[in-house]
Amino acid sequence: MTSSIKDVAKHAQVSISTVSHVVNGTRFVGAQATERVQMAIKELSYVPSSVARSLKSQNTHTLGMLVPNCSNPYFSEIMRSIEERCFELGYNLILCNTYDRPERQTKYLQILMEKRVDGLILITASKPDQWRLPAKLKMPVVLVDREVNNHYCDLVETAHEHGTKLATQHLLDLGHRHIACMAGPKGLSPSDQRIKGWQAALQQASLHSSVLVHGDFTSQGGYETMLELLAAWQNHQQAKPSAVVICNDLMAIGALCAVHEQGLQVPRDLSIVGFDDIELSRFTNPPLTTVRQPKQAMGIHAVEMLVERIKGKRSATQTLLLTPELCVRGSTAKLMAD
Amino acid sequence: MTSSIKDVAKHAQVSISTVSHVVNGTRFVGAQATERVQMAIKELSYVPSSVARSLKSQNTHTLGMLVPNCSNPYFSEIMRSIEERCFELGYNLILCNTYDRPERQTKYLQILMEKRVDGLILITASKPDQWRLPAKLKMPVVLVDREVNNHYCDLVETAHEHGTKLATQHLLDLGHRHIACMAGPKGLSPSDQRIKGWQAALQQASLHSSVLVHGDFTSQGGYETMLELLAAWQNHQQAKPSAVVICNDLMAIGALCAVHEQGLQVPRDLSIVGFDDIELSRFTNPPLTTVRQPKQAMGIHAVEMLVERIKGKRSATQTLLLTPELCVRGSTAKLMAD
DNA sequence: GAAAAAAACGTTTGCGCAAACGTTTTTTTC
DNA sequence: GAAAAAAACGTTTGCGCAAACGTTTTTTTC
Repeated sequence: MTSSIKDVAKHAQVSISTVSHVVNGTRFVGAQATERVQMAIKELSYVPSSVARSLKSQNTHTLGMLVPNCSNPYFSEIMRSIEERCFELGYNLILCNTYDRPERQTKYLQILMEKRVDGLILITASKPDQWRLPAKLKMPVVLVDREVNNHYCDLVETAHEHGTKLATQHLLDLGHRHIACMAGPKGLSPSDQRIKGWQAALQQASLHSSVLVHGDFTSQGGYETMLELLAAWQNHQQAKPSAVVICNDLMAIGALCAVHEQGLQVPRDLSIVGFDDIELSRFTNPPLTTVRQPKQAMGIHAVEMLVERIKGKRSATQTLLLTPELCVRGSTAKLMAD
Repeated sequence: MTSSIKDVAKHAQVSISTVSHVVNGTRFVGAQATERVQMAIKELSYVPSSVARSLKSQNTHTLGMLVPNCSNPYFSEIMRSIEERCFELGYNLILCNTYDRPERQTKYLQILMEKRVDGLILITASKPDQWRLPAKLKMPVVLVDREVNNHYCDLVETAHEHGTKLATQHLLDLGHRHIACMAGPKGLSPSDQRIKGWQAALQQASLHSSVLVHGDFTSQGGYETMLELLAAWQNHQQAKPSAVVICNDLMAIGALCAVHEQGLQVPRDLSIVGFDDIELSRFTNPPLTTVRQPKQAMGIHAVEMLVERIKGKRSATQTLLLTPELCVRGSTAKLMAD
C-alpha cells in the first residue's frame, strides 16, 4: 500500500541510510545518489512515517488541548491562536472537549498519554475539587485561564479581579451607584475572582455590595438569570440597580436579549458590561461594553511556555498574569436622573 | 523515563507476550500471572504506547479535521458534533485551521499523511480552483458543506438552494416584494447555490431579481456591506428593498448592527433573514429569523461515513444532502404599508 | 499407561525509521 | 609511493508493541 523507506532504497539502488539522510538532510549525499533517491520518492509517492519516526525519536510533535467546549466563542478564539502558534512551531493539536465532565477528562488524559503527546494545554472550567491532575502525569502541562489545585504546572491567565474592577469603576464614573453582578458558577476560580473585583471597586467607592447572582456562563443562562432579576425588580422584591456587571459576554448577550424582550432598553434603562470581548460583542445591539481578555496573547504564551518545557529550557513553573482592558461601547451610559 | 512492556514483563516475571495479552485481553492468562502483571503495571505506572501500536497495526485511530477557521461559530458548532461522535467511536481529531490559504492546506495535508491519520474531514471554504486534492492522497476523505472539483470522496451538505428558497418564500408570504440578497464570496459553491434559491423563489413569484451583493461571510463584512447598501439606498441610487436574505448568520449579525447604527429598525424598516442558525442567533436584538442547518447531524454523519470507509465497509462514494428548516424569530415582519 | 489433546505460557519477527557504527574508495600528505 | 585522511556511502540496532509461531506441562482419552 504505502511505500516505506525500504522500497525507496531498493528503487533508487541505495541503502535505507542514504534515503534517510536525503530526506532529512542529515548527511552529505552525492549528487547522483540524491537524484536517484528523489526520483524514487516521487515515483513511489513516498511519504515518511511520523509514526515510526516518533517511536524512534520519542517525541510526537503533537500536543493535547483540553477545552470545556470548542463551540464556546471565548474558548474557540483562544484555540485559534493556540493552533496558529503551534503551526508555526511545528506542533499539531489534538482537540478534546471535556464538557467539564471529570470522567471524560480522565478518559482523554489516558488516551493522550498513550498517544505520547509532547505536552498538554488545559483550558478547563470545572470545579477544582472535581479534578486533580494525576500526579503520575509526567508530561509538561500549561493551564490556561484557571488554576488547578495541585498545580505543579505553568499557568497563563488574565487578571480577572482587575478586569471587573475596571468594569465597575467605569460604571461608577458614569454615575451609577446600584451596580449588580451576574457571576459564573459558584466555586469556579475565575468567577470568584471577578466577583472580588466588583466588590473591591464598590468598597473603594464606599458603596455596599449590591445584588449578586450566579449564572452558568452560557447565553441561555444569562437570558434566564436576567429574566429572574427583572421579575424580582418589577415585583419590588429588590431595589433595581441601574447597571449590571456580567462576568462573561455570552451571558451578557443573553441578558441583553432578556432586557429587550421585557420592553426595556439598554443602556437607557440598564447599563451592561460584559467580560471577554468575544468577536461578536462588537455587533450586538447595542454594541457591548466589555472587558477584553488578551485571548491571542494567552494562546501564544501558553504554547510558548509549553514548548519551553518540552525542550527542557526551563524547569521552574511559571505563572503569567495578563492585563485586561476595558472596551467602552454602547451598552453603558451615564445614569439618567429619574 | 516511561516504562515499556519489557519493564513490566521483567517486573512481573512473565514474557512480554503475556503482558500484551493481559493488557489487550487477547488470550487467556492464568490468575496469578494476570495478577502479577496488573501489579507491575500499577507499580511502574505503565501506559501502553499508541505510537508503537500504530506502527504495528498500521492505523492510528486519529482523523484530520481541516476547517477554515475554528473560531467561526458555524464551523465550531459542526466541529463540536464531529468531536463528540469521534470520541464515542474511539477516534481522535487533529485540528487544522486553513484560513482558506492553499499553501497552508497543502502543508497540513502533507503533515497529516506523515502522521498516518486514518481519514480526513474537510470543511473548507476556499475556491474550487484554488484547491484540488492531490490525487495521490490515498486516504478516506469526507467533504462537509461544500464540493471539491475532483471529488472522488464522500460529501455531506445542506440543501443550500432549498434553504434560501424557504427564507425568500417566508418574506414573500409576509408581503415583501423587494427582497435583496447578501451572498458570500463569488464562486464559492454554497454561496452560489444560496443565490440560486433566492432567485428561484423570486422567479416563482413572478418577481424580478432585486439587488445582489457579495460579502465575505464575516460579521465585519456584513456590517460594511450593509452600510454600503444603506448609503446607496439613501442616495436613491437604488430602490430600497424591504427585506434582505443574508447568506450566513455572522453577516446577518453584522448587518443588524449596521442597520441600527443608521437609526433604522429591524424588522420595522427592514426584515432580515440569516442562514446557519448559530447559537447566538437566538439572542440577537431582535432575535434572528434564519435558516437552520442541521449542524449536529452533519457532524455525526460525516464521522460515520468516514469510519465506514476506513473500515472498508463501503466502497462507492456517497453524497448526503440534509434538509434545512426555517426558524422564524423577530427579525422579519409583515411589510408595512408606507 | 501411552498417545493425543488441552492449557498456559514463551520466543521471535517485523512494523518504518534515525543514527551509531562500519566499510570501501579516493585523495592528500610527506 | 606508502600511510593517513577524507569522501561517500552501507549494515545494523533498537524504539515498543501485536501476534504468529513454538514449547512445556498437565489433563484427557481409550
